[in-house]
This record gives sequence, C-alpha cells and structure tokens, in this order.
Amino acid sequence: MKEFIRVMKALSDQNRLKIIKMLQHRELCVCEIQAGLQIAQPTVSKHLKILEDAGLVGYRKEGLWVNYYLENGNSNPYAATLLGNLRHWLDNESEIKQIMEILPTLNRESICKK
Amino acid sequence: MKEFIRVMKALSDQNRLKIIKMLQHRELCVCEIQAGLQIAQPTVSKHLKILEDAGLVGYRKEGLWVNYYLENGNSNPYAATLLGNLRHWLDNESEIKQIMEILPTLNRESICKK
DNA sequence: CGAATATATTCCATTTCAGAAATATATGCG
DNA sequence: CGCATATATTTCTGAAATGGAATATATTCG
Repeated sequence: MKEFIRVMKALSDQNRLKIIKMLQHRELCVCEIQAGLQIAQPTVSKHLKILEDAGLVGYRKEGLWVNYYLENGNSNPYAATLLGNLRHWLDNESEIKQIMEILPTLNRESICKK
Repeated sequence: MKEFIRVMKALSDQNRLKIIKMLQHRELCVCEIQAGLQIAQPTVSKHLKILEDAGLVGYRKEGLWVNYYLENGNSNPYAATLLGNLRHWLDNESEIKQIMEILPTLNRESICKK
C-alpha cells in the first residue's frame, strides 16, 4: 500500500512528470533537467530523489555528472506499469510539447561550463 | 496535465484507495463507507468528492441515501486505465484484506438507524 | 409545516509538500 | 593538496492536504 502510494505521489507533480517525459528520450544530467524545467538546482535534485525512491528513475555517475535514466520497474511493478502508460500519455499536453522542443538543444557542455 | 494530476492525487491517499477497493464489490452509501473506514462522516464525504472530481466515482441518490459507484471512466481515460489496474492491484495488502472481511457485514439499515 | 435522518459544507488545527537560499559533498584537475 | 564544478542536503517559508467538530442542506414522514 505504502509503496503504491509512493509511486502515485511521485507522479502527482507537474515538474516530476516533465522529468519523466524528458527521460523517455534520453538520459540526462541534473543540469540539463534544470535547464528544461527552469527551476533551482536543489529543487531538481529533490524531485529526482522522490522519483528514485519510487523506483521510477535510476542514475549513473560519470565524472562530475550524474546521469539519470528511466527505470524498467523491475523493483516495483506499479512503477513499471505506470511508466509504460506514460510512454504515450501526456504527449499532447502543451507543457510537455514545449519541453520536447527545447530538449534537443540541451547540451551539458554549454549549460554547465560557464 | 491538470486532469492527469487530479487523478493521480486522488489515488495517492490510503482512505480513498480503500473506498475504491470497497466499491469494486458493490455500490455503497456514505454511512457504509464510513463504517468500513472508521473515520468521521464529513471526512468520507470530502474524500468522495475528490474521487468524483477525478472521474473515478459517481453517485445515485436513493431517498436519504446516496449510493456511490465506480465510474467506467468514459469521461476520463486516465481514470479508466487506473481503475482497470486497481481491479487486481492492492488485493493482497493487509489493510485492504481487512476491509474486505468487514464489507459483507456492512448493512446500511443497521449502521444508520439507531 | 416540523422532526428525524443521511449527507454535504464550512471552519479550524496539524501535517505535508514544493521551492529557494545557503551550505555540504564529491569528483576532476593543476 | 587546493581550486573549480556538478550535485546533494539542510533549513526555512508559504501553500496545499488531511481530519475532526460544528453547521448547513436535503429528503422522508408524521
């Protein structure tokens, strides 16, 4: 019950849903996600932790960068099913389409190094 | 986006999930749900309103009683899919099994009339 | 109409959550 | 080691959510 609620709550936030939709296209580091969402970096990190605790995303460290990716949901069947649904859900939402346009232009080199 | 989040939030609460699981077995009036959840009546009414706003439940008035039932989700595709998933999800949770044992004994006549 | 009953709404206290700023940690490089 | 950079954690604040008590509404029945 608690595990299910954790997944549902994780997917009850606009910014976290945007992160999920972004990660459907490719792995992203924190600064790329931040650039897409336009919110403070610590806020992004917190959202990512909530998604991770729900079994929705995982991460790989690569030097200074931390690359987040969508989980398959092996650990959590609810997460797996909902991630499957979200593959096609929300694609027509304006907020999502807008980010998808920005996504290809996001480049960690140009975003982070100043 | 907002509509999706409304459904997810509605299904992010333990008591509302219990209501959904109860309604999978049969239509129930408010006082029967209250007896199953053991919380105050106004709280039940409020949860039911949240579920209704999300397109998850509907109701029929029958005299003094208001009978709530699970929606098919014609109005809301997200609600429809999740209600389908919840048909089998959570059945093995102890909190749910416990209510399912009480459910057959709930009788609006004996609960409300005092 | 007036009383009784089932449900809904309002109001209030407590908790939870999102966000930002400040700070801490970790990795790479000179 | 010491500095720079990317990310995580802590702390605080305002907004939202949950639950109960009190109150309001609606329906039935005499």
